[in-house]
Amino acid sequence: MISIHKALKEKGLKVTPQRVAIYKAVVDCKNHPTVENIIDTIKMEYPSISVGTVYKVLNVLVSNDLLRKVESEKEVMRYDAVLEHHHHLFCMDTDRIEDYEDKELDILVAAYFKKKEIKNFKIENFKLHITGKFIK
Amino acid sequence: MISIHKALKEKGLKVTPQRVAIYKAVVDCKNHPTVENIIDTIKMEYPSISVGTVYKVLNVLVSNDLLRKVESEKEVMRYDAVLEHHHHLFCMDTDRIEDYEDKELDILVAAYFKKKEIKNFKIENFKLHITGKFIK
DNA sequence: TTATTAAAAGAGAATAATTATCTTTGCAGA
DNA sequence: TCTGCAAAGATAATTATTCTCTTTTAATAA
Ligand SMILES: [Mn+2]
Ligand SMILES: [Mn+2]
Ligand SMILES: [Zn+2]
Ligand SMILES: [Zn+2]
Repeated sequence: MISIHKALKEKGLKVTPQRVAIYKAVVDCKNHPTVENIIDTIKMEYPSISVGTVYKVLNVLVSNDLLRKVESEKEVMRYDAVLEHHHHLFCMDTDRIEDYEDKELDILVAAYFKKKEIKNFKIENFKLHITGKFIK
Repeated sequence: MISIHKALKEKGLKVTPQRVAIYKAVVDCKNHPTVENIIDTIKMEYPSISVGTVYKVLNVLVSNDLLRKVESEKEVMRYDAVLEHHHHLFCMDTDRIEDYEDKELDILVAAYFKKKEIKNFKIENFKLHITGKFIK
């Protein structure tokens, strides 16, 4: 568990209750919430927060690498508090997105790309987008 | 080169000049055009087309698996006429997205997942989202 | 502790992308 | 050729997000 207070400080950002609350809401929502999810969660203990503030703070946190956006083909953006390298499981039937981490796979793919380069392209990172169905 | 005329027929969809033109525009635009790109291209030989029609037709083509959406963290949707299994190279500095196909990699990863299953998840497909920089 | 100040929050309007509604048009089968 | 349904076109509506402006507040120093 990272201290958001400390993290904001380190980035030279003011520590405000809203920023802390919004960050916490993304963590609490779990599994890549939408802005709507985040607002709903926050409103429980911060009923007067402004929607514009939520968007603004999310953008600040993303551009300071304290949160990430999740790419999707849907119309609404989703956010991720997990900064460590990981992949995503996308449910084909619902909007559920789960984290998938797999060091062994990372090593396998990294080794593959170390041998076989992509021409005209310098790889910085890769991520698997795995589609399928959650079972049980 | 697939016949869009035939493809539409096979899906039980009416063949209209607009549908054909929009499909062709996605192919011609190359590399995952936005709706704006598509409209610009189409307007050259179809100046009177309606924006709503473009959106509607794109949705029809996507839901009939004649086109695909490309997932991204940006605000605008992008489309893909390449239906065969392939991966994407995302430029870190620009909005450029290029196709990357690699049968050897596909086999490697598929073999990996055949051995090591993901618990509670039935994989249907996977796709690599590779970020980096285009060089030269 | 208080004063100062730059940065952030809040409110609401504006914009941008996309979808929905309604009317008109036109493909396709009879 | 006629007819009916599906699609196109026009435009309004909706949704997600950003912007602008004012007020508030966190951080620093006196
Ligand atoms: Mn989007
Ligand atoms: Mn939007
Ligand atoms: Zn994640
Ligand atoms: Zn592609």
